[in-house]
Amino acid sequence: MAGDQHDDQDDDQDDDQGEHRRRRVTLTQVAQRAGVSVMTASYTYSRPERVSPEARARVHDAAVELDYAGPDPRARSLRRGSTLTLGVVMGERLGYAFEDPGAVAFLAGVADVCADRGYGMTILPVSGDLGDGSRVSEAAVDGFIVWTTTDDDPVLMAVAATRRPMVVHGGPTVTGAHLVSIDNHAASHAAGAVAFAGARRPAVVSQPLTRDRASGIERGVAPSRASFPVTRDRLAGYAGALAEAGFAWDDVPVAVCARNNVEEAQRLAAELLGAAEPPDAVAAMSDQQAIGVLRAARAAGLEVPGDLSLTGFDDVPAAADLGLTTVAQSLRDQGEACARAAFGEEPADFAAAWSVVTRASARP
Amino acid sequence: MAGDQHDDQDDDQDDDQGEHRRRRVTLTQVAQRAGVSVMTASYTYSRPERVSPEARARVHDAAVELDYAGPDPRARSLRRGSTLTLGVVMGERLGYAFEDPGAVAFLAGVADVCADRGYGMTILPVSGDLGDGSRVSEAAVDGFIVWTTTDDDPVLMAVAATRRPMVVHGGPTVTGAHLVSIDNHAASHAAGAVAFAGARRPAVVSQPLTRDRASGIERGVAPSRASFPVTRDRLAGYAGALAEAGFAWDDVPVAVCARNNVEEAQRLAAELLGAAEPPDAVAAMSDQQAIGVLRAARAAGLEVPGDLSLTGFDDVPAAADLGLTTVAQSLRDQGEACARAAFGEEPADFAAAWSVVTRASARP
DNA sequence: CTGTTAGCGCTTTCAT
DNA sequence: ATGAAAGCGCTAACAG
Repeated sequence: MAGDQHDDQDDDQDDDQGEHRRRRVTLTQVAQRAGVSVMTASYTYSRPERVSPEARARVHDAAVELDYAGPDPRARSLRRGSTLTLGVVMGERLGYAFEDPGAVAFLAGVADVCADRGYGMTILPVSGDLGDGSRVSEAAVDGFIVWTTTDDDPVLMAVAATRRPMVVHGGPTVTGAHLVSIDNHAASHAAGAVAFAGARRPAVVSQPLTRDRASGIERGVAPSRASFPVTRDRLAGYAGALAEAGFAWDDVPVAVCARNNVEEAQRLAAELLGAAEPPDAVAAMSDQQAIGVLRAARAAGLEVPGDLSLTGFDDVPAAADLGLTTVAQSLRDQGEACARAAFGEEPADFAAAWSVVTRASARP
Repeated sequence: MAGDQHDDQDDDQDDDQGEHRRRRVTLTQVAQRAGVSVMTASYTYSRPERVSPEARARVHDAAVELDYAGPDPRARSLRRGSTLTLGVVMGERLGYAFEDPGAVAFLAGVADVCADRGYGMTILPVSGDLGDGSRVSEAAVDGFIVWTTTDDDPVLMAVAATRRPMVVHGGPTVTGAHLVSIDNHAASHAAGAVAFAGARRPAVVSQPLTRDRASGIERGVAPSRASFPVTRDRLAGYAGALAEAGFAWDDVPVAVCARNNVEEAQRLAAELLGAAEPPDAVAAMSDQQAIGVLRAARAAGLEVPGDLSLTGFDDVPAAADLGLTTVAQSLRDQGEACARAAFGEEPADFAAAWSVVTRASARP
């Protein structure tokens, strides 16, 4: 059995001592060098127990001698039909996404479920330009999780077109995709009821309305103008609470922020509070924004809640430190649920998974 | 030209109206249906301009009719030899990683560079058990970035064995891999000099020493015991500063935390401060830990810096809010640098890219 | 336990 | 502008 080298039928492998021309070493070459079949070499990596110790050793030796880098994951995933990776589409400059503690908590939830199953998690860049679609469909992932976006986001179509499992967080609803979200309308209605109790001049600090992320202070912002379903629902919730408190929505100033961060909310809140008739109650769509309002209030020498009643949204860790009355929801649990759903489990219903946490920032 | 159905040579495609047996639609089928060659169909997706408008339209129509999901990214990446994805190995339960603002800033830097180049970023799960290695080598990524780990982490070997571009952040140094890190020894020496100025009973709050993440308070922790190079260097830096200030390192209590978070540092700091001879100066290895110490001090009714001089590390945003004297470094820039290095650029030298930011938490 | 065969789905030649 | 052939590197499915 030793020395069966009848003839060199495959002459295209003439790089015997060609150390200068480094090409990718393949399993075939390793097998050849080890004097075993390709399958034995393959099994040595994928199911070592199916290979005799001797053969295994020879394959390993050959691999070391040839400096073989191990089975190519691309070829493997093509053959096996799975990439062991889940994709998360963050429809925002990623730098911003990572500055949002809510988004980070969500990612942590996704990541943990992925890790438990030996899956990786690919964060997919979506810059807003054309080409996002193709970048998404070219992503080698087994399923997609889409972070809150607008009704008209073309990326949704691109993801849906891949026919792979798809889970949307927050919204919009996409046929064929799971949705994981609390009932934002109900939650913000409840928060608004707290924020605006006893108010004389209410105001709202809002997340962006549309994908262009226009910002500014305006009155009478019809909720339907928002193409982010989450924003739309929250605006509608606040509007409902205000109506119940006897206010005309069209008179209420809404500060629309381009990004969900402290700085911009602070800037717009300062503008709001510097106006002729400054608000005495503000409902903010996130804790980040509420923190910005808090800073603006402090800078303006206003007492919270004495001069200004304030609520946030999400209940991030900082909210407790700052005594922020807010809507508690677990973005982390929702991240986990999204990942599970992407893996084929039926997701739990998060509609009612929220509560108003009363602390010190809203007037009792 | 209509109706060229000579003969059914390929009988394995007998699912003409088989709506019940859904299989993956391939480009070949689309081409067949469109009445063009596979290549025309392929070009329609990859280089549309090379295909006549008519052919393009026919292919698109066929794709819609067949509900074709687009070219399979796995096959594509096998053929093209690139996955358009970078892998980031976080050697910690991912949930923890995302709770660390420093790690998050780092990821944001990586993510932004990836996004600029149309690359995705895959977070690779490393749970600490065996099988991490294979999970890493199975990852379909074009290069790896490894977040601070220990000298003996087997994942390093696994990554190096892939022969793909590899960049390590923090440490350890791996031959063939780039290293992006500040000079932790120098930085912590400088921070220690500030923290321990005029101290009578100094102490250190440390990140974990080894991969087992044992925690507890101990004296005379030899820096060489730490297999995390970053921890080792920082311990050595503090030890150096203490020696200069006339202290015997072996007398100095070191609170070693299992994780880099506020809670554990707070717990150990409370223990430290509750001892018979509580420290009056603490150097912490991260701002998260310093915040924990700050809380413990407050709970113990101690003034900072009056009763307790304190320094942190990293200069996260919260550090400024809390008036923490700390070592400033841009983890975000370092993340960007790691990504660039993974893409083949020669990385900038970050050795001196730090500075001590003097605020109110350390005695002047 | 080992080997042979036959592709996974696509795209790079190089013709036509 | 289009097409035919030849694999990318690997592994299921079966023989031996």
